[in-house]
Amino acid sequence: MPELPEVETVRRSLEPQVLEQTILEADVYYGGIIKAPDPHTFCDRIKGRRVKSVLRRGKYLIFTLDLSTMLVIHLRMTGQLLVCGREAPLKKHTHLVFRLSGGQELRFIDIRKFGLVYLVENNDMSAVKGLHTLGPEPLAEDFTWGGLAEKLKKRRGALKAFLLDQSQIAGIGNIYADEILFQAGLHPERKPQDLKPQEVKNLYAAIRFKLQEGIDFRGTSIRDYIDAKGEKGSFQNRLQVYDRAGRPCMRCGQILKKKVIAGRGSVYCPNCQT
DNA sequence: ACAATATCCTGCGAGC
DNA sequence: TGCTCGCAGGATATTG
Repeated sequence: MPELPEVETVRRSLEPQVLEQTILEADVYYGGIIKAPDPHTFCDRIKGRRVKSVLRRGKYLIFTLDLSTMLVIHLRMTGQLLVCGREAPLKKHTHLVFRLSGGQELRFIDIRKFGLVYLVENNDMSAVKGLHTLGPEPLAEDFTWGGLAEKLKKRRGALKAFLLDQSQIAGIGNIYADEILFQAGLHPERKPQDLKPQEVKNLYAAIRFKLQEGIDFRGTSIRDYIDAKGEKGSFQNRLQVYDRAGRPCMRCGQILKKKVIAGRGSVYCPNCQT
């Protein structure tokens, strides 16, 4: 499940391989993942564009191209971006292939077809659903403890749902939400409004620490996730609660519980998280 | 106004 | 062995 650390790892492994390369041709095998414009127009307009940078915003990857165009890709659940040689056999579920001037190919693979691809003109990001309503980047300097406290004060419902809401904070998904809550010692069903200042501080620190740790270990390869070189991350070896329901808590030994919260499987320690 | 649920999709493991 | 079933979850659409 690519979340902020996985998407950032893809970005870092991708950028040096595609920078200043020209997209010679795009081959579409499954047009359904291209959201705008229609696949035919998409291929027509991306042809000849040169990659100027690869950026990340939340879980979105943004390829800035020349002539004020941008390629925006969201990996959703099972999306993969791979740079490989032209001779490499096409993996199953390859939906889109960009032939690059350097002789390599950039391929988009997505088992479940949830991924999203947009070609944007005039740098008009408002054409991409969800991108312009994203909350702050949690690892950027403008994401502050005070700002988080303000948002929490206005929020009802479960704390876990707040963490998963991309318009509140960009980039957190189910795995890191559970890990952050464990790190902060907070129960996923706590009411955001009720958090004491010290608990907000702990949550803020846990968000920054766990996402940075995820990047440092190159992401969580628990099912399908690999980076643009096909390499797995190792954060799955450091998970403390996610995918560990029924096993003992690493801190206190009590059995970890699993419950559906905010529509997502949520694992937590009933003793350490209050 | 907000929260819970259904939806898209495929692979995998459990159970029979 | 081979079938069905439930589950995994990002984000939007729909229902409550």
